[in-house]
Amino acid sequence: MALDRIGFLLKHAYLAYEGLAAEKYEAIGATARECGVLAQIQEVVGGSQLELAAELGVDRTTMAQLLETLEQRGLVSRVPLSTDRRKNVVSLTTDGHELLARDRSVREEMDREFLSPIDPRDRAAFRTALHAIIDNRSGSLGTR
Amino acid sequence: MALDRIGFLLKHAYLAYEGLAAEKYEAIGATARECGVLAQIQEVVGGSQLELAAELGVDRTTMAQLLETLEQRGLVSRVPLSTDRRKNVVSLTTDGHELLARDRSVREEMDREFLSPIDPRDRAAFRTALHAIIDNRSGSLGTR
DNA sequence: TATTGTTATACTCTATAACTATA
DNA sequence: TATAGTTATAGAGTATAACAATA
Repeated sequence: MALDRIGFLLKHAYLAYEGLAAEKYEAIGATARECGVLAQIQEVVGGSQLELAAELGVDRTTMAQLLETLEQRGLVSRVPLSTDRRKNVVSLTTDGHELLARDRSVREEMDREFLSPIDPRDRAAFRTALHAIIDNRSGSLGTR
Repeated sequence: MALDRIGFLLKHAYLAYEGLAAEKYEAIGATARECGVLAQIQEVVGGSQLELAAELGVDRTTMAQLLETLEQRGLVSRVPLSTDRRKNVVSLTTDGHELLARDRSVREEMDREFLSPIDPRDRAAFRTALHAIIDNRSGSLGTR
């Protein structure tokens, strides 16, 4: 059966995630992806755009676009680094931190609902498997 | 950690799959996705384009485009159904069947390599989990 | 009128290339 | 010269809308 193919399953599982996330995140005025970016900014305080891009596995031009909209909405700030003014120090604003707090509860609800069809005993292994696949082929991350 | 988010994991696992598939499938002159379409055509002999689209979870216009290139390459045939000439009966040509045979070995190798970082005891559960997620939110399939 | 398929178009996501400024 | 960031552009992939043929 074509539908049993791993690629098909992964793609549609991801589409299922996106669909649910679009619903759940509508209430907080940001996408799950944007919240992921904010979370990474919080994680790596004082990181440059290029560092962020590498960590999130996107191109630096994509990063610039993402940050542009986040900055316009007052969620992040970009300040040139004094010791190397080519670099921007990216950090969360107060609003950014607040959004991230709301994100946490949305995400908890999302995860609960999204993972609910998986046997509880298999949920941890499911995450582990995804991690293993990504690590095994880390070329897919850090596009450059 | 932002990278622990389910959406991020699913997305990058899928990107990892796509990257590996692009390499492995290069040799047979078709993409993994195209082979999936061929497999579904073989599965549902005599299906219309609309039926195929629903099964594969794509739009009928996307289906038309996919079939267009497959037909041009002599892998599938589209013949109006005699009893309802609005519908096309889609089926595999000899070349289509041959490609599908080559696909099988490529896919076996792919799956082995792609799933290798997962604990062997967890591999079946991994597939099951993906199925469960998709079934649970079947709105993500059959776009319409 | 409704359905199937096609075509034209547009949107999203993402990357490549060219540019600016800094180093 | 090399690096960080920006901007313009282009390519996938996919969908919506309008259309033709058929029912």
